[in-house]
Amino acid sequence: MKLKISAAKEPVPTKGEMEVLQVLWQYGPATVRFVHDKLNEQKEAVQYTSTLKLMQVMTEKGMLQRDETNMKHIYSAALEEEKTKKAMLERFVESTYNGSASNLMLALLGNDKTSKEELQKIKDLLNSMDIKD
Amino acid sequence: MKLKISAAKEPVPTKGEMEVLQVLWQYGPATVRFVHDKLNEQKEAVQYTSTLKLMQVMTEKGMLQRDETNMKHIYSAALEEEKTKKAMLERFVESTYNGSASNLMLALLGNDKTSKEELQKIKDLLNSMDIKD
DNA sequence: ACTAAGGTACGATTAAAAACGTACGTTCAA
DNA sequence: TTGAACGTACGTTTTTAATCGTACCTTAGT
Repeated sequence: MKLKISAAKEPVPTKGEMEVLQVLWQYGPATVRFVHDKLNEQKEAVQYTSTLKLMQVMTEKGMLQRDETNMKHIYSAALEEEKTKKAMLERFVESTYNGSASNLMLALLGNDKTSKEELQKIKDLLNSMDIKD
Repeated sequence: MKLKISAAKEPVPTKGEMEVLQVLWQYGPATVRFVHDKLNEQKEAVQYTSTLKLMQVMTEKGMLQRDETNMKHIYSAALEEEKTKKAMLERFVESTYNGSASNLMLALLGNDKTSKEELQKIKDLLNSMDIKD
C-alpha cells in the first residue's frame, strides 16, 4: 500500500482560532497569557480559561504546537501564515464570488470601506508590476 | 424605488445560508425543492427537510421572504447581493489581512489558483480604470 | 514553611449551525 | 377513490464552536 503523497489537507481555522493564529504569527511563540491579553486588549474580555481551552484544542487539532519544558508552556503556530491565508482566500473567493478573483477585485475597488490609501497602494502595486504572463 | 427603513444591521449569513442565498440570487425566487436540487447537484446530498428547515429558519431571521399564496411556497432573498457580499468581504479583509485590501490583492495575484484568464481580467480592469485620485 | 499569584488540566455548559424523522396536507392520475 | 408523489410543519438530534468553573500544580516573597 502506497502512502499518500498529496499533502494532508490543512485544517481550516474557525474565526476564534484565526484570531489566536494571528497573534502567534505576528508576535511569534508565546504563552496563553500573552495571547489572551493581546486578544482582550481590544474586544470585550473572555475568561482566561476560555483562551486556554481554545489553544489546547487547537494543539490537539495540530494547528498549534507547544513547548512544555517550562511550566509556562510556549505555544507556536503550526500552520504557515501565507499558506493558510491563501487557502482561506481561495475558499472565500470560491464561495462568494464563484471563484472569480476579478469579481472580488471589483467589489474591493467599489467598497466604500476601502480607504483611499489602500486604493492608491493597489494602483501603485499594479503599475509597478509590469504585468505580463 | 427601494424603501429601506430599517437601520438594523444586516444579519451575517453562515456558510450554509450563503449557499442558499447564492442560488436565489442567481436564479431568482424559487421553491425549496429547486434550491435543494441545485445545491445537491454538486456536493454530497443532504435530506430535503434539512434544506427546508434551513430556509424556514432563514425566513425567521429575515434573510428570506416567502410567498405562501400557493401551496408551493416561493422563497426569495431578502438581502441584497452586492451589499451582503461587500459586508462579507469587509469582514474577511479585516480578519485575515488586517483590513489591508492591498495585502489581499497581493495574495490574489500570487495565488496559483487564480487563473491566467482571471489575472488578465484584473489587469484589463485596472488599465481601463483611468487611475487617478 | 506558608501562602498568594499565576499557571495548567479538564469536565461541563452554552450557543449556534446543520441535519433528520415523523406527522400531516394537497394534487392528480389510474 | 385511493394512493403515490410532492409539499409543509416542526420538534429532535447531532455536531461543533465557544465559554466557563473548579481542582490542582509551581514559584516567589515573607
